[in-house]
Amino acid sequence: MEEHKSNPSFKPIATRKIYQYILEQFVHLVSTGVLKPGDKIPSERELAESFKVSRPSVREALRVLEIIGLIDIQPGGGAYLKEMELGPFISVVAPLMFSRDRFDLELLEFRELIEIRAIELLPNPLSAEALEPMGRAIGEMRRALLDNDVEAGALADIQFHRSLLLASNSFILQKVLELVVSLFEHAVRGGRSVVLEKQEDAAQLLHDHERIYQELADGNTDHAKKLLSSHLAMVKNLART
Amino acid sequence: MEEHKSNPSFKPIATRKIYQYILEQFVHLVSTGVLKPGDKIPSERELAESFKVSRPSVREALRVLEIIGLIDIQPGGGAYLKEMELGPFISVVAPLMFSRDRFDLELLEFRELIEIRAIELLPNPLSAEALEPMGRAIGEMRRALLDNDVEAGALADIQFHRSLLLASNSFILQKVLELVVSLFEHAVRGGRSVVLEKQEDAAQLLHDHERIYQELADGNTDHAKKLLSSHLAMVKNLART
DNA sequence: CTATAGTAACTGGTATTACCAGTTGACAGG
DNA sequence: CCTGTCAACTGGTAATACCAGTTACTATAG
Repeated sequence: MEEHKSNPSFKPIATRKIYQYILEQFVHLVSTGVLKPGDKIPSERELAESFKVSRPSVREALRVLEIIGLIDIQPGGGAYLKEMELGPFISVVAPLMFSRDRFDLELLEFRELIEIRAIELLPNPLSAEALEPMGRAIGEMRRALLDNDVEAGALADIQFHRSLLLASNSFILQKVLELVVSLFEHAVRGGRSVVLEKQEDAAQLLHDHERIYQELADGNTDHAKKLLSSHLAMVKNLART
Repeated sequence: MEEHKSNPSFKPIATRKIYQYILEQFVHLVSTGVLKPGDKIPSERELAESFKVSRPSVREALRVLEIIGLIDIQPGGGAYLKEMELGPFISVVAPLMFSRDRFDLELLEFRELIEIRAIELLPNPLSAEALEPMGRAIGEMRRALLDNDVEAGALADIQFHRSLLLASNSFILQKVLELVVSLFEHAVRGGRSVVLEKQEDAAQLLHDHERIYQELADGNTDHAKKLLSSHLAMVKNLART
């Protein structure tokens, strides 16, 4: 282990790959607003010619942009920019996360921390546009309960919480919670239901959601916060069994 | 906009790309523990032959693994698995984040939320191994203060908080905070110092760290928590100006 | 024998070319 | 006007080649 003389005069030379340069230019164009969501990206062949590089290099850059969730690639169609979306990234990483012990419980605790903060930041009164998706999620959950469709119920549950956070004004909180919620969603779709299968538990969930919705609609943010807190605590207890 | 008839009987056919299959197999091998950090990954040519696909396809999968921070690729050497590391991902995404208004402030607020929770979860008493890196970060910060080295000071600050979170026992909190701290680090290295340049402010930071460290060493977690809270509030106020 | 330099066999990085499959739009024929 | 066909795109994949860097072995000079 004597190789690292670490002569302070000489720093290792960082070699950058060319896909990183392409990536850099793209990100710069997006962050400066030159490229906006919905814009169509030139074809791979055009890009290769513009950058004076080969098509594989362009493809590697696009691959990364795809995983980051910054572009949407349609085979035969083209590539389009979109609002950054953490879904694709999550779907790759999720299995690595859930292989850990007690990850489900930790995730719930973390979600509690974030979600309560999100509700504190909700504007008061809540706009009708913010309330609408929450109401829709509740309706969906009610239907799922009647049909005894466990997975649909769980997804509706997630949708409710997602619409809650979308109403908050913190960009970071939205992104982080989006990440957490995506993890839950991934777990549910993968069949590892972190959720409740018993009918009465699902009914309780629905009931909680309805009450939270009502309090928010009435402008009682404090009440809603307390309800959400106990709601998540209940879920946590159920999951622990 | 009438194209989406959304006939419930027919679901769109999802076509998966072959790099996703390769990715899936890799992630599965890692999450089941067959592949462990430090293991060497076969060469691209071997993999291509094993998977019966072309080398570009293998490369695209490896590219993604590299961005996720799951492997380390040495040109001319080979690829090695490592503990997942969010750094590469952050360095791509960071510019997109910091292009938003008031992101710095939001980041501080979010960090406050997370970090206080992390200190609540600290084991009590704190082990010497957990305290040691914190002490080292304080020493580094003291040196930077004397040398009037702003960037080194900021990085030492980050190092202190990073070592704090590493002592907590929550895997998620560690990962999320690691992500946040990486964002700060990226900002500092990029010259967009979210930090303080005035000598007396830096001295105050150092003083706060020393007190927090002392309280933690003495086992007074509650005191440390209060100190951290006011410490971060102070930083936030300074950043607001 | 040892240490050096040289060399051959790797590795990943990039480029080139080609073909396939899916999409799109124009255009001709009903 | 609708419809089916076809040509010109698009991205997905493959095969091949060459470059540059790493590594380890080897032969040579001391």
